[in-house]
Amino acid sequence: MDIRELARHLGLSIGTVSRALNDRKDVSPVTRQRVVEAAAKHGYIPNQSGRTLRSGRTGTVGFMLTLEHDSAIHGDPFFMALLEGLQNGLSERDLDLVVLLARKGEDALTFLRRHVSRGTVDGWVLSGTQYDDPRIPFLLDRNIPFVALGRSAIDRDYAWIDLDFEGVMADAMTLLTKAGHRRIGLVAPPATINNSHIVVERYRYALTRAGIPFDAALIHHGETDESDGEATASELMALADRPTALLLMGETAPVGAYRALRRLGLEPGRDVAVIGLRDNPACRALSPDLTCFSLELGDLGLALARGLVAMLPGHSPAAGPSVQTLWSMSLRLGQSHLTQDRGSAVVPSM
Amino acid sequence: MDIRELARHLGLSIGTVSRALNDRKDVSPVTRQRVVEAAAKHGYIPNQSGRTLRSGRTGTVGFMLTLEHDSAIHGDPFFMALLEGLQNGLSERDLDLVVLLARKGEDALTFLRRHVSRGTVDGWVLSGTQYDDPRIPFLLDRNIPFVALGRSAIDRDYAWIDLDFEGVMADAMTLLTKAGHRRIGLVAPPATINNSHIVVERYRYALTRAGIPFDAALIHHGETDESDGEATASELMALADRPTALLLMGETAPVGAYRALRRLGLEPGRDVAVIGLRDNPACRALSPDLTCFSLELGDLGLALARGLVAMLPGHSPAAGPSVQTLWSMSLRLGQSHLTQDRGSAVVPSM
DNA sequence: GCGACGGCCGTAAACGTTTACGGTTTTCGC
DNA sequence: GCGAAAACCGTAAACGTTTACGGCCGTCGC
Repeated sequence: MDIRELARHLGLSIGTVSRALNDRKDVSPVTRQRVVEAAAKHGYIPNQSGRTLRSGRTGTVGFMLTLEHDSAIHGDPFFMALLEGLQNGLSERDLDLVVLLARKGEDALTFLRRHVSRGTVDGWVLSGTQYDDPRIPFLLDRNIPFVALGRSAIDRDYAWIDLDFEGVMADAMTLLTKAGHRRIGLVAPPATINNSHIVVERYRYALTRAGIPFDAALIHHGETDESDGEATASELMALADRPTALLLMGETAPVGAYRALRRLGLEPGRDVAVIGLRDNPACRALSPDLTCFSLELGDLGLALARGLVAMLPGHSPAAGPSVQTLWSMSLRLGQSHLTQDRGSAVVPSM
Repeated sequence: MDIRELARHLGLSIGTVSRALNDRKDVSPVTRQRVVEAAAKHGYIPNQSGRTLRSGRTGTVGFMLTLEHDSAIHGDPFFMALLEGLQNGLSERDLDLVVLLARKGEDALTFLRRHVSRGTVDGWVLSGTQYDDPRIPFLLDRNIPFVALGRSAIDRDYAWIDLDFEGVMADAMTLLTKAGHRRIGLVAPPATINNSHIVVERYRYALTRAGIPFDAALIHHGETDESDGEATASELMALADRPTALLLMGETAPVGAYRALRRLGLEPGRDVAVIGLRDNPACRALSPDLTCFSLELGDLGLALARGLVAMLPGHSPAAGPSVQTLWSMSLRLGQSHLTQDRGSAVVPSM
């Protein structure tokens, strides 16, 4: 079903049909009505290639899925909720989300370059943001609309929404220090992940404020999956002056940590305090309940979509300042942050 | 960077440049070489819309993500591995994977219809296959290449790969019956999911073979998330003649089941045998280790991709029979399938 | 009643590619 | 050396849209 064929059926020119379907001026209401009805009746849907070729717009937004460098979002089982929120936000403006993966061994930048010059999408949602992420200047220089899920250390103006790990760390650290902990182990992803950087920085800051000396041996960077969480926890617990609390940034790291502790005859939430920085279903299975921080990924997706849509040409009134938001996460108290022998201040005033 | 511009740089016609880049005959090796080098040097990458508009091929394959009807795959944290495998398989033929989501409230069929007439992709990977899935006849009638992840009850010839729940159920049931269990609770998704259908059917078959009477009260259809797993397990345990073993099909259902059992003062793997039909990270967090069935999702993705690629025009030697594969899963023994008082045959010969 | 203007519509030129079709040159057998 | 065939390349017509432009009416102010 062509636009030509549809026009023929209507006794109109294809130009008029196109204008009618695209809600332009220069077409009478009655004609528009006729066209829309005929299109629906014949099941006409414009071919995207023709459309894109002429107008330069694809009507889609790309979500770049990087598999290698896991971030706080990727591999997350709640991931679907994020995508759903994104699609919902984009649907408001008749856009579609397409999730794209890099090819095997393909660099993130060449992946982006490829899709940009192919003209796959109108804008991008970046995730897995690195500490110094080359994708950001790349897109900025070509002024291609994008919003980053996660900040980078790049000192230029761009749109981002990031999880508020500053706030999370502040909460977590007061929770622990007020409970009397002075040796707090920290497990975080590689420092190339920007949030890992931030978490460590806030960790040190909180220690300073609490008057607790910093010990580099208590920090471990690495993969944050289950087995690594287990290994790391064992390692930290093997220290001469071992930590009384563990702060874990990975997805399934707490699962491994529980396992490691129990192997050493230590019970989480009694002998050692454990706090996860990010909620996730795997952790829901833990007993005692893991104290961690959670967020509404659906809403986050919606916010990302709206932030991006505002940058797309023809969609916004004017180019206001880019959205730059710290997305706050809420503390969900379980029992794992408790310890038996530290007495009174187990539930601090926050 | 145009193909026109590139041709001008080379002193060739655009036709020749196009042929050179598309590896056609009718172009001398030396010219081809020159063109390829010049393209690389200038960073020329063909515009996809122009290409698609003319040739009708997009070079992409769509993965349809249905959020509403959760299947055994969706919401799976290992999901990424599947996508990665798919992309890897497609990369072998220079294709790209695009993951598409239905819009809010959009029917699966209208979603498909929309993308098909827009010409978004060359072929489809369907998942979340329903017992009677309208997408399959839709695509068959328009002979659009696709491969379904999961069978449907539709009696036509098409390509599919499905998890071998027949095999899984056979293994699980012999494991339990040989250990002496005669009342086995079953938790499965709604019967509209094809695999749920199959599981129930095999459940009855296994009972018959073992000479155990069937009791409909032991089967529960519903959502298979954590809270539902918990509710269902409680319900089953409240039966007058309560089950001594639980078979759970959902993702996080075992997590809820553990919780429910413990609330009743029953310990999984001691008082009640628990088996999960499908591995998943949330279950890895369980203690005692959950006995369940696992698979390599990356390989599955690869197989799907290859099956689909063979159907794409110009890619295969000839249209052989469609791939129809039962993907076997391997039993991973934990301790949860054991029970204390049933004595000897805890590890059956299999 | 006349000019100007605005509402509506048709015309045709793009957008960037692929590919059927010829045309030129080279190769090759004799 | 000659004809035919093969190898190579240029030409131009698509593919399905959007959109600038211009033309035709009818309306309105005077």
